[in-house]
Amino acid sequence: MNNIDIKSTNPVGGKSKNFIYEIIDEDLKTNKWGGNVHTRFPPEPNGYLHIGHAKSICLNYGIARDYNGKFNLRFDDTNPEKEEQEYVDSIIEDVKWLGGDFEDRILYGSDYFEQMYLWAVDLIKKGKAYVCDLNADEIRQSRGTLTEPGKESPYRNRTIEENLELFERMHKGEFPNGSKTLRAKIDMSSPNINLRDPIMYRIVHEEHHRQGNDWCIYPTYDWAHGNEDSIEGITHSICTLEFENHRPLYDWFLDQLGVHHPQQIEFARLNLSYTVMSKRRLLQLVKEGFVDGWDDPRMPTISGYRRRGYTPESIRNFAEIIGVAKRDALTDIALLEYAIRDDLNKRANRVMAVLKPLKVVITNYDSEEELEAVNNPEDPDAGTRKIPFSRELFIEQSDFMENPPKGFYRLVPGGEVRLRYAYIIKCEEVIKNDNGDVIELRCTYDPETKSGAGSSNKKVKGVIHWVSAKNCFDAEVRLYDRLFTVENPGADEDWLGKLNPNSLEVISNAKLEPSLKNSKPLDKFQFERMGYFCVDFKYTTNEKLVFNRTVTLKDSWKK
RNA sequence: UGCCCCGUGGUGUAAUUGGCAACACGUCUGACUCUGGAUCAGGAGUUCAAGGUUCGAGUCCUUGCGGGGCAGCCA
Repeated sequence: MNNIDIKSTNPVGGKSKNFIYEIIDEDLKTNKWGGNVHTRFPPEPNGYLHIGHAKSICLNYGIARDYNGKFNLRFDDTNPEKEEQEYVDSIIEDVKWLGGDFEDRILYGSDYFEQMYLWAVDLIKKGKAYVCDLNADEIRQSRGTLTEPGKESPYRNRTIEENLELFERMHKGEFPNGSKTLRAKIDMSSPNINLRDPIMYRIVHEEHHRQGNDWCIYPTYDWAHGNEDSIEGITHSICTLEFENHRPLYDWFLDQLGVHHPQQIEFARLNLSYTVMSKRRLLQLVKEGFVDGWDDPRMPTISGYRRRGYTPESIRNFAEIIGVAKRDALTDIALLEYAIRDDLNKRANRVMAVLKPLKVVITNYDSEEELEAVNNPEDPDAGTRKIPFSRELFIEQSDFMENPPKGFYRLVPGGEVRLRYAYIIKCEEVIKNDNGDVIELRCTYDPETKSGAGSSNKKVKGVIHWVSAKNCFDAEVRLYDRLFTVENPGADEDWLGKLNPNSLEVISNAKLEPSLKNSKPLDKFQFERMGYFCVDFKYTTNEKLVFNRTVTLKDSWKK
């Protein structure tokens, strides 16, 4: 795939590396893995990927890229009750879109079920695993607590032959769900609870999205995950902090088996302010209809950001900016917004669109003309375009104030502003309806102030955007605000109560300049002075364009 | 109150491994500007605490305090 960013983002040889790069540098120096670097991204297909996964993908793929290693996409599909093909498909699409290059290696943990079964038999033969008849409740009770050791299962000392036979019968489907498990025989009094004879296999008579009905016993994550990494020859198994306590268990399994033993390294998962980041909660938002699907532009999912107008570059850059460490953090959403503004500023063409229109009549203008506008001041190659100007215009309601506070330098009664790329106009008369609402402005223009003409020295502080009433067209524009009203909703037991009721505002009759007419889904623009917008691919039709506001422009005007 | 991990500006990370605490975002000020954008210049703001080792500690040691994780046949 592309490697355009290698130079700019490659920290190898640079001065600032995260602690994982330090470890890999050291491994390379000691030739621990024969010079190889092989990472992977191992999602469970039980939901859509979110921005936290993006951090992990960028980390893992970035390492493979920077060290000329390999990067696998592997589905950790060991639980048929929660996994679906839809999720597999979305994950592949999202990883590709982000730029994680797994080449042809789309792998599945479930493809290793046979090997894992053989290894389990191996452990039984070594006297390191046994079939246990305790039910879930009994196992929980005999596990002990954080401060008390557990009790050994009465089935712990079955003979190897008996265990082999029982495990084989589990495999054949002779026992009902939950009636038996295969457990590792480690230490019921270990201070690390993960080592208290953890379960390796459970009986689940359920169709697997990939393996069909071939299996009715499924490996637990603890048993499967390290094995999958080992089978694929992964050198550095990078995962999040909560698996730190499990590392001794993975080490134990791999050492008992005597197979390739990757090094696990844990880092802190991403938390973003004003949103939630657990698949369980995101699933609930989707299932209970609080949002419009996994790709709702308010969702912190990769598909949500894509639909909202984020670029893969901006998300990759965000991952660089936030770095990688081991301490829990709550990242300010402003860092993400900076990343997308920074990217779109350079690449999005400028256009004019009036979201909440206020009619303006230029009483001393009676003609029509086309004015030249710059498409992108940051990019000379973007060229220019013509925009129609006429007697009747729309401007933004918020660009006129009858009783302005000090510091307001847009249009006021008797005041002047420049119409972007056009003329300076003066507000002569304010027309109101019976309710006292301003419904129209009567203005005059100064023909000497035509943009680019240079025939007037008149200076005004304010410049506002506008569209020609007879040439513009209507479109729907969706404005998004943060999904939650509190900084860290995930920490709140009543997190659903913290949903922002105003996170979506739909404007059905925004007025857009005619050049926008032929926009295609996912096209990105800056609506001058309003923000960056992207054509929605879900609700846009041949008859109606729908725009999503990706992010506002920075606004330094206070109050 | 068992085990494990982590404490650096408001936020996220750095600190050549013991040598003047820096970068980005945010924030504030100014310049420029036909986007109150961008750009440019500048400012404010940081090592959880106490001991110890050392000429010298964000870094090493001890203790304390604070935060997080673990008692699914989830991952």
